[in-house]
Amino acid sequence: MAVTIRDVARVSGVHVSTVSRTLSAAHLVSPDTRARVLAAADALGYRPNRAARALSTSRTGNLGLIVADIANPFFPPLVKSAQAQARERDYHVFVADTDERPEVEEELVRSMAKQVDGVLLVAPRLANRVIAELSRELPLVVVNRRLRGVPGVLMDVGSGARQALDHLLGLGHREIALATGPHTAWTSREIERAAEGLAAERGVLLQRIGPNPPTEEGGRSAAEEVAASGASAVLAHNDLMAFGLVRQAAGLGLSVPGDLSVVGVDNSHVAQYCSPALTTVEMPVSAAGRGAVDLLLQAVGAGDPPGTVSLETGLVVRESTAPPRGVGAVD
Amino acid sequence: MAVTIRDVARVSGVHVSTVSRTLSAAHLVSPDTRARVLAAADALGYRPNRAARALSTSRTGNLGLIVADIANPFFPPLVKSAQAQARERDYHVFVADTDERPEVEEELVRSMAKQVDGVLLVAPRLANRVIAELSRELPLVVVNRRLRGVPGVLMDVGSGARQALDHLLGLGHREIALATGPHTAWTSREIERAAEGLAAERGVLLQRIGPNPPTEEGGRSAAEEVAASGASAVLAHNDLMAFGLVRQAAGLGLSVPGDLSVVGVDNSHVAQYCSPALTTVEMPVSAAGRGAVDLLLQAVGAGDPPGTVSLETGLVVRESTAPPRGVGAVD
DNA sequence: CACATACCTGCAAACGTTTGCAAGTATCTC
DNA sequence: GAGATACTTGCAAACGTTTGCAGGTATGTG
Repeated sequence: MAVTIRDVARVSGVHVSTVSRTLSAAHLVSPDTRARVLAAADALGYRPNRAARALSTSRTGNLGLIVADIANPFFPPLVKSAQAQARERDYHVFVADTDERPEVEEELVRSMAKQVDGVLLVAPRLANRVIAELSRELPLVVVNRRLRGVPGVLMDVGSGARQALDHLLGLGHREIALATGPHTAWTSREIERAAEGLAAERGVLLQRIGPNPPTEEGGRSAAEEVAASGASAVLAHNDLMAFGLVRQAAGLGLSVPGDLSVVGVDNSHVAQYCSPALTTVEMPVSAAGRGAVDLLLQAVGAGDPPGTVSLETGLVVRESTAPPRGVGAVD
Repeated sequence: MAVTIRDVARVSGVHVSTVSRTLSAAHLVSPDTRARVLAAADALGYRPNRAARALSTSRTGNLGLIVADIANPFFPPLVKSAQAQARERDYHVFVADTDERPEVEEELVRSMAKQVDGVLLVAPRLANRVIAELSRELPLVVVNRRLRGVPGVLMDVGSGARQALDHLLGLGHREIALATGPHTAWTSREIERAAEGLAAERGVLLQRIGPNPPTEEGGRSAAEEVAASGASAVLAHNDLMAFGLVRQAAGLGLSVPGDLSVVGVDNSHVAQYCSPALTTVEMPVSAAGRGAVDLLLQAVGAGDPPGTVSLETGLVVRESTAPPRGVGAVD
């Protein structure tokens, strides 16, 4: 029923192999046959069957993109840019959501393996060992995860976290809490590492809260502990948790930023609209999506694993941070 | 290199066709050979090649999901639920973003056609004629578009819009603007139709503003016109535009809801966090995603086009609406 | 015991491409 | 004008599955 290469061959009076070459190695066919073939293909509305092509070339023209939670506002811009970049290179993208479950993540990679040329793991929750194992079976690129032997794009959230902490210290805060996300997330560990490093330098002790799920709900849970800790400021694992924190803090009678300063991470679209507008670490999400696709295609093409790309982050100061009660700004 | 059905056959000492049957028509093979085959498959870590399977069955096990703008917060929950539902049925999902460009939309469907069993068009911007044409080539399901002959899931935004307008009228507003989105979007026309219908009933004239792109930027543009129109309330095409409106209104010296009441549509995640929290029409987005996948798979399987499913919407009143200046609430 | 029936398995073609190989023709060089 | 060279094309195998057909063995029936 569908029009195949055979139909085009029949109509243009050449062998199928000539049609094939016209379409994928044009320089191997004479100008006039090429013209005839293209005319026929056009007239018939021929589109190559990518599955069939995949079978003989073992190149599918597809990529997999696996994220923990599409509904988390951190991901959509990344999905968007990755998908756009892929399409520009004539690739299609499978998108899958793991619901934050590592075992689903692994199963997804495995089930996609035969159907894609490579997979992008964004903020994977999988154990290093498993990722390394998978990357032996097909080209893999990780985003926000550092793993030797596996190319990756990192958003240097550590430097952003340090800026955030520096900002809070500058405002005069001394009792600062760190609301951590899943310990399987590289960003979470990275934020802890960077923040605690800087805190140590400055002779301040950070209260570590959590881990909690990287969701609004997780932020609410964290709020109780933060309140109990008596901290005057908190650095949340991401914007979603920060929103939950702000919300629940209000429920506990704490105003933000009056009683509690809150800093998020992601600078998701939402951060600028919420009330109070959220001070947050900006992540170069779109660039990461594009870069990851480029890296992946490079790995697919060349076979030699390119290295790790690191992207800058920065702090966006808005309204959710202020000096603690009874203290004027210090810097 | 990859393990194929042939390897499994060799190891288990049967013909490939027996392996194939074991995996896709288990009742046709004796229990003990089945056991042997499964053991071998398991030992080798065999995974069927879906592309090859597609070639002989002409069933790919893939679906396409095409949206106008993944970064628009309306879409992610839909993508998430659709993808989850598909995965439960052992389908993989291609996700593509059209950047609001109809011609990209068409091209995407065509380029996916051979690789999927059906496509979900979410809030398509394409002309009816083109959609109808495409649906003759492969199973199609539309979300938020009414089109005879093409199964679809509709979120009855009209009733939500009427509730919203009723709410505004109840507050005492008489000068109400309608900030419309792309006229190619069904929801946009539906909102206009419903709101203008109700307005006529109540003897009020709506100021139609736009169309503007359904983005924050579009909302900003609309704000100028709304301010010039002297309206005391505005119903925006979606939440994103509503945010832009609120923002730009502030820039023009209008406070929300004091000088201007704003209602959005979508009840996206953001609406509850922004300031002021947005009064908005709630869309059953997750249910729509699941329902659309079910409909599509039904169409793929049975071949008989199922009908149209309509889902309820409702109004969520928050803080962005209030009586107009100098008027107490009427109801 | 002969025959029909049910069950299980192998054979081989088909799905729509790509691609190495060989054969044919035209062009070039001396 | 002969041989070498460069182009262009067709042939057929291969990619990994599925599936209609036929053959074979066991089981059941009278």
